[in-house]
Amino acid sequence: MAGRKSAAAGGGRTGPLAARRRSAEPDGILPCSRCQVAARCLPGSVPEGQIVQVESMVTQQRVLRAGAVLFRAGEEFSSLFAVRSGCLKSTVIDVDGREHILNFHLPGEVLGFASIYQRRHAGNAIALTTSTVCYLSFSEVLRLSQQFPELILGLLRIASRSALYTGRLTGDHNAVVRVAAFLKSLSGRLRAQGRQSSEFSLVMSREDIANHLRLAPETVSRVLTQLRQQGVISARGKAVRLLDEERLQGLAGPMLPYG
Amino acid sequence: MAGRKSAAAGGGRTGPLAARRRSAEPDGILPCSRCQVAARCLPGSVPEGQIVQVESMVTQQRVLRAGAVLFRAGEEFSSLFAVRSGCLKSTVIDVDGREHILNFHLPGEVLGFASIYQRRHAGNAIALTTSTVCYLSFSEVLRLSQQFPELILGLLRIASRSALYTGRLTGDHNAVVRVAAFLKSLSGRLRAQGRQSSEFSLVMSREDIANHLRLAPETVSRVLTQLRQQGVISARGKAVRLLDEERLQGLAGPMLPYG
DNA sequence: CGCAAAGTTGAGATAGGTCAACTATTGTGG
DNA sequence: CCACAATAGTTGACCTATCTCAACTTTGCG
Repeated sequence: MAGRKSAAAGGGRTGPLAARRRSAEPDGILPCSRCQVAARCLPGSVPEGQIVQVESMVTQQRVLRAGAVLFRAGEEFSSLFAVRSGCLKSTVIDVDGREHILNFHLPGEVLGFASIYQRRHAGNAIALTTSTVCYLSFSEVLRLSQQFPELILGLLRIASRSALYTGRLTGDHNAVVRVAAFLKSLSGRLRAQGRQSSEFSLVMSREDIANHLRLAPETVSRVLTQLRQQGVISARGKAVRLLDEERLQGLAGPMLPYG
Repeated sequence: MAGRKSAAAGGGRTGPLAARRRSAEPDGILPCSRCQVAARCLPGSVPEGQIVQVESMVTQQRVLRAGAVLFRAGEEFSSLFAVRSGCLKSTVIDVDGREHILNFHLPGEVLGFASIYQRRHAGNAIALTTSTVCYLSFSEVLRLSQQFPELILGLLRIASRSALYTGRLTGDHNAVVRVAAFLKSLSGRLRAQGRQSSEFSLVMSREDIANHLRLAPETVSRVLTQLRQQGVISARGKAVRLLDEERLQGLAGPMLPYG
């Protein structure tokens, strides 16, 4: 269980970024209001008729290419981020300089909560594939929370869920259980977004998966091979298909929140 | 790393030591004036002059004896809890029925956040020693958040901190690092409350510590022994003294939030 | 096409778990 | 108040899941 270097975190290319626009903008300009952050990322947190107003928390939208850094440890925290497309990983940094991947973020999910406490980013967030994110101005989020009580609940629920997820995933489990639970979690989250959930692409590298699950990359490989041999999944490279979800469920233990 | 039963969560013994109660309050329920929750648990989150109003979120106050259950998994979630005195542990339940101790809660800390997501308790909370807790009506908390913007921030910060803590503590560390970090964390939190921080009592059992740190109780024992032999701490039973904080720091890695 | 990076597989090393015996606390009833 | 029972903690010996190191294969990219 002693550490391995696992630090490395994709280089910092800054992809071309979409226009930055202010909240109070004329009707014609849609880029940000089309984000539908409220509807997609905070379901049920905002009364129907007022979703549009809530979009004002979106200050900009940005496209990141694989490996691009959304934020770095130590930078000032001023926004949460909603993923519109693609996939990102968010990490916390361990003083040895090692980073631990707290979570992977799929479309419809919000990241950045771990940075609220210290008012600056506690880790890095990096795009794993070409991704689009909306910047949610945190001060605006707070201001809007005044108007829309349910927004507060929505935010707290997200924060609560991620705490719960982290607490459970890192639990007292062996490698097979962790990998199985991870696959289940991904599948469930894809389904929640209305996507194909039994066949998908593991955008993250084996090393990232290993880091997240606190395993050695070799162990992840071995477990995947084992699951494949048992006919539970089929996996060739990044492509994964869940063949026997029943059994995967059994291996993973109960469904976790988050997926 | 395979699991061990570790289920046991100190049953809800209601021992006969009820004798010494200050005023005749049935069920240990006390009047809730002067909890000073805002000042103690949410420092800086509420403007000076309005602290009193915020106290309205405290619906009751209750004394729990060691082993008493504050809430159980599955129960409806309607309050957060602020610890006034004593110490509690809060857990999440793993479908095998095993529970994982997410955290220990010292005076001045708030627990219950992990239950927000599912609107019912995801685990148990149990007093480790005689403790006093304030019930913070969650609906009232939400209502007050409308009035006091900074309260929202305070809540989100607490939620953020605990996510961060969990993410880091369960990290890629060996047994010595985990135990050292745990002791450091406790010490720091005691100091934050203005208490003796280099000499304190480990109210929780070795088994609880082990569960929290994802180690076997025997391993915790061995590590404590090792630290004692190296002169880093002195530990006899529950009494612990930090002899060489410098070195403990070195073993533990950097200071964690929460600690 | 060929190199670099990512992934797989094998063999051996080890941290920490398990089982078990023993000791120290704590609580209990006579 | 003491002896004893029950519980909690410590220590030792051994075992196993996972890590480490290393060779090899596949994939991706210029």
